[in-house]
Amino acid sequence: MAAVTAPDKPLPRRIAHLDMDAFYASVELLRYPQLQGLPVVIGGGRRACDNMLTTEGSGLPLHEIPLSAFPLLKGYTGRGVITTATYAARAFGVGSAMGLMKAARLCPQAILLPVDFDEYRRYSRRFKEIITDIAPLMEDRGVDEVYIDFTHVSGGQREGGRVLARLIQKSIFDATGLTCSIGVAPNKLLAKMASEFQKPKGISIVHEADLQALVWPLACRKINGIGPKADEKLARHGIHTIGELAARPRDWLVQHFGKATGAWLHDAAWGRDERPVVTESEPVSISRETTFERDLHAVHDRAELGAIFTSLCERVAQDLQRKGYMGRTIGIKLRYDDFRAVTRDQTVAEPTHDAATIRRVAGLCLKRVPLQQRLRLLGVRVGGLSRLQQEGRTDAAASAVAPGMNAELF
DNA sequence: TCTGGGGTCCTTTTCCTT
DNA sequence: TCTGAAGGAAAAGGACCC
Repeated sequence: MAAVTAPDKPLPRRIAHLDMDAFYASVELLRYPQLQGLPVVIGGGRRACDNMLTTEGSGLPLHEIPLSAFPLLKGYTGRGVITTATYAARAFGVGSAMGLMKAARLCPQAILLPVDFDEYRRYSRRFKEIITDIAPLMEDRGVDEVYIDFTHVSGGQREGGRVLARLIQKSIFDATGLTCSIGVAPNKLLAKMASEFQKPKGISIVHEADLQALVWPLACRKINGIGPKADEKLARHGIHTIGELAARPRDWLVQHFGKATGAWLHDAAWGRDERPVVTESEPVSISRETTFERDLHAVHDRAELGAIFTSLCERVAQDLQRKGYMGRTIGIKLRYDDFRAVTRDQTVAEPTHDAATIRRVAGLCLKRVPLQQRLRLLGVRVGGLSRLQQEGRTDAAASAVAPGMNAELF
């Protein structure tokens, strides 16, 4: 047997974070190049889709649809929010998470496109295949982001990872026409920050020695995991930059933020992160939720709510069956008209993916919640998942709720 | 004038058992 | 039977991310 030559020194970890540039908007502009440079807003619910159907029903190839056929934001009524907006639209002050009605006032001439997750997922699969062909250790972080372990990939150490990053960027662009930004660093935490340094089409290389110069001046918010709440709390203690965070003793952070969070904050500020790049993972829960067109009342709108509730249960059951899972913990989520949210869940003895069972247990959860106030959202969730042995029914009939169940609670 | 949907993870509370 | 401590699991809520 040939001797395995152990390297004198283990290779330094080189972890890349890749982030597609304005992913949804870029995909839409590939389909509709005539929208290049115009304010375009992507988002909204069914209403936006209805508008688009008239556009696509014209029979023209997508790139020949005249601008006049696209629905405008002007006069929009309804609850949707913006998922993303092109730079031309952002210039008017509209951006992600803003209500569409507010956006319509700020930029009525913007074109409104519906979100087309199926199309984004297709592009997502394509760019990820290109990456794994080059560097197989890839961690999926959603539709437009991944981590890649460069450490043992050919070219992964050259120029700190820049050579391989350039190859991946070019391969993705050649195959899809999409651009991305990549950060390469000793770990995921720093790689994620680095990928934001130069956007779009950027490559940023960070080494351990760069921590003080490149990372410490940044706002705490730039650490992935510090959101608005944690940021506000840090600010109350006079901590605004990562450097200021690093200056606090570990014990002090533990004392004020708890054992786990305090220790994590300290490690993050010092650029320490040992998390591996995880190539496979199992889902923890599967859920469906919907915000109603108008707020609904449990008594007044009983039939409508019952139908929505049943439909959510059936969709969760279908998702479970399609993906090959069963779950033991069944839960509901609802949001009142004042935006307060409550959840209830219940664990049953046997895992299930049966719509009627989910409907029954979710119904029990619902009985434990006050229903005097109007509701704006209802959701159904199944957790405690286990993989399904390949013998269960997966046909649609197995996931239907018996008629008549709707009226039971609402 | 509000504020989507689908997730994960963490903390705190509650409940049950020993 | 009551009381209390301790530990674990389940439940609830919330922060965060894409």
